[in-house]
Amino acid sequence: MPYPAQTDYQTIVQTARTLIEQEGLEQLSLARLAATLGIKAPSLYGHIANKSALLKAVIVQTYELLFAAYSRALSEAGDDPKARLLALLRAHRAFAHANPSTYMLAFTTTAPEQRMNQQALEQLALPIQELMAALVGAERSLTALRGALALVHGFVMLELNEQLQRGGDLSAAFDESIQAYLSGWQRSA
Amino acid sequence: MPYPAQTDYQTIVQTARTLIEQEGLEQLSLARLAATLGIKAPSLYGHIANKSALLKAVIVQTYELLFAAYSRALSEAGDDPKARLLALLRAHRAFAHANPSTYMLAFTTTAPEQRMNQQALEQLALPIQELMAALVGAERSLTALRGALALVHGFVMLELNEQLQRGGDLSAAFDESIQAYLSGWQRSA
DNA sequence: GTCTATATGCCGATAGAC
DNA sequence: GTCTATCGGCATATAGAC
Repeated sequence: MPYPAQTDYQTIVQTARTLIEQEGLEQLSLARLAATLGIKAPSLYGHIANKSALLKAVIVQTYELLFAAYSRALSEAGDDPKARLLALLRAHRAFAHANPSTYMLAFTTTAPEQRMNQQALEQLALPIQELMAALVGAERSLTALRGALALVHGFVMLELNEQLQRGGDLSAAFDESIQAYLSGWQRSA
Repeated sequence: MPYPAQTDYQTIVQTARTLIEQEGLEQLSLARLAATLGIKAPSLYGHIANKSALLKAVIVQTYELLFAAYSRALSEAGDDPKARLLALLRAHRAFAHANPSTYMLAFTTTAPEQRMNQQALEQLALPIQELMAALVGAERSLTALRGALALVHGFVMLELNEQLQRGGDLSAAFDESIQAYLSGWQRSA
């Protein structure tokens, strides 16, 4: 048995994800990735088209993982729509904290070929929008959804870039901001 | 007169800013920048320490420009605190739209040596926090500020990455989300 | 499926002359 | 202040053998 390797696509994508989280996106090179897998860089091209396609695969996986985190949070939440929504947004923040580098990669892509399409975005946001509809009415659910996504995403991005550190409980600030936002929508019903 | 050049530090930083906005951050190389200035790449090192320091200078300038945009918006706004705050946050969004690449650079820096210090961040946010204090009380102004920054920054980031495009008026959605957030804070006074 | 060997290209940065 | 020359490094990618 000349070559013991058994590298498959899933392993490559998963290893790339791990490397990005461990060392940062800018440190990921195909040579580094190959070395981690125990193979040489050129061997990767038997599995992936190029680096850009690999990153796209990592991004797709990130969406799937986030969606799964949503589902898990919903299954553990109660029946109250507001409580369910809060659980969802907390899960979003927790996911970003647990996967900072790939989260930022997935949501701040510049290259067009790595960007997720509109359908994927809508599918991800669907659970949030449904709860929003229950809270503020279907007509305003799209706008309310956008603000909620902005609030959560912005909070997380500022946190990940250490631009919100000034003492105090950030988790509490997160909750309170969301509560204010939601009650503001419910007030103007 | 052997060498006609008159490249000074300010010109270099400004040109780098322009190039980043025109071609994207990842396209900026010292060779490219030098060519735009009409000189050779090594000549840049007579003015800047290295590329990282140059990017830091662009980031510092971005903060200054954003702060100036704040001041301009405030000087044109009326007396009502809520109206002044809305003008401020609109100015923030307009600035991000006008300077997308350098805005993202300034607020999503990974390298520690390029990150703005806490003081600069607080100075930038001070006008917003003061208005927040007038609206929701001083004790809650820090938390309210954080949520407002998150909402605005998140909205803008999603827009710049084309993750909010699903029809409808985004400017209206921005305004309505902010209004909801603010009235939510005022409600629970 | 993996290897070695190699090509090409760009990049940041330095040395030393004018 | 700018130049030419050059270094070392890294990264993507291909060719061809095992």
